[in-house]
Amino acid sequence: MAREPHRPASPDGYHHGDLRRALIDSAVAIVTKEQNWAFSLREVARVAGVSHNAPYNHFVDKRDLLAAVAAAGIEALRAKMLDAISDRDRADKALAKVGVVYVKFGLENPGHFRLMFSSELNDETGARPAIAVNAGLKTRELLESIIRRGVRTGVFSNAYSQNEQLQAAVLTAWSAVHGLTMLAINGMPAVPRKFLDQIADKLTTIVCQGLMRH
Amino acid sequence: MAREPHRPASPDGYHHGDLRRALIDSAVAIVTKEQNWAFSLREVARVAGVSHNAPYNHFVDKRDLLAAVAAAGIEALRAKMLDAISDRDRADKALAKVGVVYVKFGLENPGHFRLMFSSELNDETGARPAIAVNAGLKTRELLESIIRRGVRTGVFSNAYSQNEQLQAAVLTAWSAVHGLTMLAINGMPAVPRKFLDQIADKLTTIVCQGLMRH
DNA sequence: CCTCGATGTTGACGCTGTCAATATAGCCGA
DNA sequence: TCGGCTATATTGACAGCGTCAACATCGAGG
Repeated sequence: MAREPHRPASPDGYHHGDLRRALIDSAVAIVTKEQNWAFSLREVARVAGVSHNAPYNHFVDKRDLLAAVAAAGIEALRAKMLDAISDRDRADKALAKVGVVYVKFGLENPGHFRLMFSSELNDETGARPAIAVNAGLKTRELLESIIRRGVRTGVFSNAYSQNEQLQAAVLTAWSAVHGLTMLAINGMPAVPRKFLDQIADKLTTIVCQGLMRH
Repeated sequence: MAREPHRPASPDGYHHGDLRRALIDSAVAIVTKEQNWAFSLREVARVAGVSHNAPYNHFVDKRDLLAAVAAAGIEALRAKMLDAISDRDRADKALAKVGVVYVKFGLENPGHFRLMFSSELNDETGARPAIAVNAGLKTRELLESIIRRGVRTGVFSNAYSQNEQLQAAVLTAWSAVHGLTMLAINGMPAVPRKFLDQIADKLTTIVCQGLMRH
């Protein structure tokens, strides 16, 4: 009898096997369905088929679970961005492509997307959970590598070979698409859906031009 | 004896006078102090000195109160943006100035800023409360007027005399500064505070250049 | 002056996040 | 083989929440 991938221990017994993974999966499913994280920790436990306190063996509190859900989303988005590009793309084209993927992801998974960047994950000092920070760092590295390649191939300005300038460029590009995505999915201000592609185009074009050699 | 501006009726009696305003003010005070809206409706009532159910005479639910708090913030931000510019500024300079004010407001009032754009205000259909929408429209008009002036004075491209293009330009500019502000105050990804001004500069410059005549 | 509607209060409900105490089960050493 | 240790689960309790319903109070207008 084949064993379920994430339930290596007694599948139907008292102990679950990999409840941590199961809870994250259940929470992701709820976020995807409801497009928000108004659900209760108890509901997640219910969906996973365990008692209302079982999650506390794997997460210190609700925020800790939400952080894991957010990290999963950040990873998923990075994977999509990575899939969308190729080393054969010119760097500015690649940057535009990941921008489009970013906006698309946000529009298709607004709840998950909001959670990924929500300040509700931060602790009382404003610090972000490590699991989310680490996932975010890998995304930043992806953008860095595109811009670095653009510098190397003479598409982007040489200024971005210096690290500080490179970070500024990454955050500039990230800010632009992030802002558009947020405004669009939250509706403040209203972003007419039929103009969205046009605006996304304009925005990515402007940013790429701003990074290019003059 | 001078009467309090917002308590026209019996100041110490059973009825409050302008409890609606008082509740909004209390909620704004809590948001400003805590930099989040995790507070309970009951706490707002406590601060305002009324029973836990009194708010329901003025707001249909907690979200309705939060929407009023958000609208107050949107208005406050618009006032600051308006204060920062003058008709004597060249349009691109004016646009950069309001961008700076926008980012600054977000950094100084992260809790209030997040609430202003939060999807938690939206109802189950995703529609945003009218009070917040209207406040947002006035902000959009402010940006529109700057860009229109830029077209008139030959600073920005003539393309933006057409309304659809104008809206795209407004949302492009808004997206860019909004994204930067959000990333910075939420820390995802981390935006080093000492580079923030530099990044804000870069971003506003790039956007303005993108809107200018070639 | 008296009533009636607007605006307040009190009390109740089910649900929540979290804590404490207890139960179960699989592993590891004797 | 067994016995207990530890990780992991359960049940029960608590205060606080948003909201509803019933009732109290006031002040404006007939």
